[in-house]
Amino acid sequence: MNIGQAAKTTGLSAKSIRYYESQGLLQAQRQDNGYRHYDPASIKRLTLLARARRVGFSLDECAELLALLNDGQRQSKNVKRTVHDKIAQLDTQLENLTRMRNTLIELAERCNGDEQSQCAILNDLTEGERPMTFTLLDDSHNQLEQPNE
Amino acid sequence: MNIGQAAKTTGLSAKSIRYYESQGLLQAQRQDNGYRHYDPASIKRLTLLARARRVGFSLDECAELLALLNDGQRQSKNVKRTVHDKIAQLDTQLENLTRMRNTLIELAERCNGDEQSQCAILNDLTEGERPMTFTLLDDSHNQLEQPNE
DNA sequence: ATAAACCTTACCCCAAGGTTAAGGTCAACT
DNA sequence: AGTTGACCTTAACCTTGGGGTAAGGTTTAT
Repeated sequence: MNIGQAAKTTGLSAKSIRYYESQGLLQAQRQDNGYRHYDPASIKRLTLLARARRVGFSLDECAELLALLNDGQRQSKNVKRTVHDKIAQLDTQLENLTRMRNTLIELAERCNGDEQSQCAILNDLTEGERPMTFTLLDDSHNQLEQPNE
Repeated sequence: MNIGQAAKTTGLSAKSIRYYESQGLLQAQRQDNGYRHYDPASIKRLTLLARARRVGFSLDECAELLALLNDGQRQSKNVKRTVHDKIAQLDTQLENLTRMRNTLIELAERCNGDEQSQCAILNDLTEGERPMTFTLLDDSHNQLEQPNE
């Protein structure tokens, strides 16, 4: 199977697959013409990558999952712990985003939202000592993948 | 006020302040020795940047807020709409993260988590057709700022 | 023969800065 | 003076996870 078909099969882009290889997450066999070849075991690894990425695992964490997948001596408790660690990270992110959201709600509530220039939001964001709940930036950076595309 | 003091006052790093300037969000006056100088109005703008960033606004969105701050003809409803747009974005992120979290919970529940190599998580992540709820990657990329540091 | 559809590597681009590096300035100390 | 330390300057590379494009080789079908 060539890279295009592997991409179609897994839902990854060809570019992503090459990137994963460059980062050492996979080795790809080559055909005589230099094209990459993917056998069923490779497709399995790519599928793991695709699905793990979708639920929030970083490439480093995906490498860990791949190592467990390839390890005949693995213990499923180690896999489960990895998943629980990721859930804890998501919980932290969710808390931070919720705090940010609450702060914005509070700001908006105090603003008249009319034709006047006087604005409680801008006042709160520029004035005095801690006019708003202390909040944290989220660690988000990937583009949101919209379901309908 | 030099950049170091401005950083301390606003909670930004000096590097961030220079970066914001390089991105056209501020202009800084220069002293005879080439050092940047920040007057109270500049500190106000930096404060807006610091606080808006903390609640999730991108630099582009911060530029919008700064433009409103500097606009004597502004209408507070426009500020309020900007905040509501950001709240809606946070809601989308929260939904995606929650979906991801739910998927991970489901995966973990089906795994024995023992000393055996057999693992429902790895099976679900590598096998067959859509073995798990369809989820989305979050758009997160910034490092989480831990409250205690 | 040639066009379409693959594949290859290599390069630059994004956010939002962090992290050195290499050097200029300033205030205080000896 | 000289020197130390704390501050400032710009420049340039690093991060994540690829997207986009260039310039070219291969394969398949017409």
